[in-house]
Amino acid sequence: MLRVSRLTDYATVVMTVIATHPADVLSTAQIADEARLELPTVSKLLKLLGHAGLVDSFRGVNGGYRLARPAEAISLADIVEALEGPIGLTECSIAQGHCDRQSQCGVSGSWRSVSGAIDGVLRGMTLAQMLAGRPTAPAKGAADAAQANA
Amino acid sequence: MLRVSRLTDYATVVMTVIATHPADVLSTAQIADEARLELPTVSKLLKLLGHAGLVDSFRGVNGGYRLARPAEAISLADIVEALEGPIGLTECSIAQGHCDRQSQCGVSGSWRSVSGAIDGVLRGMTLAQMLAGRPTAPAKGAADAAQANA
DNA sequence: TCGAAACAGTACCATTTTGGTCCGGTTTCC
DNA sequence: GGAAACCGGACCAAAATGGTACTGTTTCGA
Repeated sequence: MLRVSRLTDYATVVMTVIATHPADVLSTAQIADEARLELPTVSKLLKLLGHAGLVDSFRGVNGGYRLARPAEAISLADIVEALEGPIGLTECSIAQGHCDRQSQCGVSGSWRSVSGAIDGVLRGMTLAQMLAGRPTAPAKGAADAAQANA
Repeated sequence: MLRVSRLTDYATVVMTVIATHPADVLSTAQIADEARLELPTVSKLLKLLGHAGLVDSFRGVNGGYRLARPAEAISLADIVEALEGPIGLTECSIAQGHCDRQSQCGVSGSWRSVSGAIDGVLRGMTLAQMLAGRPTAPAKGAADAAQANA
């Protein structure tokens, strides 16, 4: 249904939980508790988010996770990409070449353009906005990005 | 990868093929041939597209399929919905209620807003534009729709 | 110095979804 | 009546997804 995976959904929850405590280093257990998710699942998510450079990790006793950047500088696109890889609706929106129909395929261009627009929408929504609950015109930046990408 | 299923991708190809012959009733075999897809697959796609009211079907000898509406009146959103159901990035963007975390979940509103924006993007791209290959600012309508939906 | 807390990495498994195929039935034209 | 075509299911194999477990490594503190 054109949906993001459940893990990605969870990841946004986890990120908002971390963002709620900007000054603290939270343990996986704390985060799992606040997010109301299973601990192993949260652990897996944090690992991915860490690799993507979205959170900083600290090992050892009193270790845990913290936002790597301010919430204003983390977009929904960042989170989605961390979990699902590059954003693109179709195979050929991401990597060209391995579709032998490409030459006579009239739709690939359209898909690419649409993918770009959606990327803009995602990039226009920041973690700070998600935290605020009532986001302020998330589609505005999206519109511009889409325009530029078309 | 936030991607649409391969079947949906194929469906757009099939639709453009049909749209290329506005006056004719094309058999599944003809469509499969032009789209360079397997016949059973195309048959399945046409079935779904028919149910969604996007194509009209004619039975019997010389039967086949034809666009139910002019290409200008069919959007990418129509095709995606026909194949994948309602557009919404997360479970709770579509059906509320069966997520017990909804009450204290701060992200559901954001997801809904983003889903609306993406729906706008998809709705702004018509089959006619896809046919033209080089779509004219597909994001424009999207922007407006997104704005309205936010 | 040792042990506990906490992250890191990897491997694994069950379930669901996806993509694809097939078959019997029905309609329409010749 | 027979052939061409669509209709409606059922069905199956393969892949992705979600979730779990286990073993290491790092760091703090007693």
